[in-house]
Amino acid sequence: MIDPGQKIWSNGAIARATGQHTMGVGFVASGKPRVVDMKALKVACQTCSLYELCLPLGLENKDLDELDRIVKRQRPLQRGNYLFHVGDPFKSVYAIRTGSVKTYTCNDEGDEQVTGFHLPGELVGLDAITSGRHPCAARALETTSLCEIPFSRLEELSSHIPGLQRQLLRLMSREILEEQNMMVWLGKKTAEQRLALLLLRIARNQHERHFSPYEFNLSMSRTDIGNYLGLAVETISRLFSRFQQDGILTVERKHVVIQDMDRLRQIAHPDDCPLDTGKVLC
Amino acid sequence: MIDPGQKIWSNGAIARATGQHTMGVGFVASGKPRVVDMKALKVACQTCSLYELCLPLGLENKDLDELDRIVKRQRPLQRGNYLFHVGDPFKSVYAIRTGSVKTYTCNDEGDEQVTGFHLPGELVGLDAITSGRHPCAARALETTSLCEIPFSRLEELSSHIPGLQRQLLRLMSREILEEQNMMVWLGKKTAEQRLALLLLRIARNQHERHFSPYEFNLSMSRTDIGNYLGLAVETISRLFSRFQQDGILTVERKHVVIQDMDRLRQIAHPDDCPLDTGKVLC
DNA sequence: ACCGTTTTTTGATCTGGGTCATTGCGGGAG
DNA sequence: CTCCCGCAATGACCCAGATCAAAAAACGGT
Repeated sequence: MIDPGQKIWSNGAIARATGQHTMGVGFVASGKPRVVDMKALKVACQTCSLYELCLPLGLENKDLDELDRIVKRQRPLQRGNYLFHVGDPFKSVYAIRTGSVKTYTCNDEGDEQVTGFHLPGELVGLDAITSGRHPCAARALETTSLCEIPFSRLEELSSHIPGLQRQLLRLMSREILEEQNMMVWLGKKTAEQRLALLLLRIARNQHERHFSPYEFNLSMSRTDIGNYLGLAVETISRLFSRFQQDGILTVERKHVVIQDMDRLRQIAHPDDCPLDTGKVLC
Repeated sequence: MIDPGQKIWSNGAIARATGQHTMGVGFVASGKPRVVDMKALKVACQTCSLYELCLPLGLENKDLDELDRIVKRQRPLQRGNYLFHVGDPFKSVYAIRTGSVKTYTCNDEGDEQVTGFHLPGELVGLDAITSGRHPCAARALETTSLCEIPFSRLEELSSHIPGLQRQLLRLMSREILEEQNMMVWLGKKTAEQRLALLLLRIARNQHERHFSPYEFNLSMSRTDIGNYLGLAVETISRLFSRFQQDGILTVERKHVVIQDMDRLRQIAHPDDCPLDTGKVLC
């Protein structure tokens, strides 16, 4: 049994937290005053805390400057706002700074098919390069700040900054790999395993960003989770109940505390080989 | 009902054909004498029939030459030969010229998990860029000829040939998209739909290479298919029987004739939106 | 042509998770 | 504070596809 975190949250605290900041952002962050937020908006790649997860990794200062100059940083998106719609012409990729995004397509009947949840440090829109149009829509699951990177300029830039090209390819490769893993999950993992895997992925992202991996808020609804994992909402709901009964999690609406990380890992990878080259798997 | 092809194959013909050439290579190809095969091995990108599917697409002659110079073309691999093993250091990507390849990982118990089938014109190994090691093994499903492209040189080259960089990114993007689709299939498609989709993908590849989309040989075993699609072998077998009964296919061991392409499509996409931007879906 | 091994097919049975229906709950509007 | 309304939880039942078992067909080697 692992220490779940610093404190137990009262219902009141949770209620406040779910309003604006989810996915752990509001929880472990230091208590900077509000005013700094505006400055943080102007943050440059050189000072961004996601440096090691994002495109700039490995770039020298001069190159970083150049990259920084093509990045557009608008005001944060609100929950439900779109980054782009299905069929929109492909102009930019987006790096997520804080918050989270879901991508999805929908069929004629209008029901959604969630194709991915995207967490801070990930790039969104890479699947649109081939056709020049976005094959899926992307919308913010919570208040989300982004860096928009015009793709034509990124392409241009990466042809004379070898490190940038390498990192771009690396991020795309990571996405391919992640999706391969996802395929494997969906193909032959049980409902239990799928949910465990998703929770571990979120925990890992928390960890990479120096937040507690044991405690976070889900920014997505059970419906979205079920949709993404190829399961019925009811199943997700039952699973959360079961995990809680078994002492693996404490779940209170959106707020999740992982009480027993080892057992969660065990559920997710009962016998898998650690093909875990790099830190792509959880 | 669509004309399934030029002729009905006798059992004898099939028996002969399954020996060497599968995936349609031997079927519709013109009757060149054996000797030419050796020359074909020396084929350059400029004359390759896969030009529009592969890296060279969009390059001018001069650039093509440069690319051509870094490509290594060895003798064809035999069925079961490895391109690389799990954990091998990442040196090259491989373009498939003829034949087919499966990629897979395996867990501690030693049972395989097929992560992909790769057909002519596709690149294999792109998932290894991030970690620098191959996260899965790749082996030939039949006699397969490849172009090996040393990745460091490809990276180098693509920084001063913009068209090459673009096409590399495009191919990686295509892979991301294909895998997203695969995820959707596995998440919420029935067994019927999954198999139909796989058959359509093969048919599309046949078509792109100017072979008949109605008739081909499966290079992979039912076990591999089941593994890939997240289904039991028995289910695959039953499905082939059912499709045959219903007059959708004629299946004779590895040899498949699609008798009713429309119905197959209908099974695969009962209500899907044509998010089919580009020709990524079937 | 024969024999052991592997792959495929088919049948019988079982079950994880889907579907349908109901109830509970929290948060926002008034 | 109360009334909705959409999300979440729980129960009852069912079915697609897994699993188990066994026969049949195809293959590789000698």
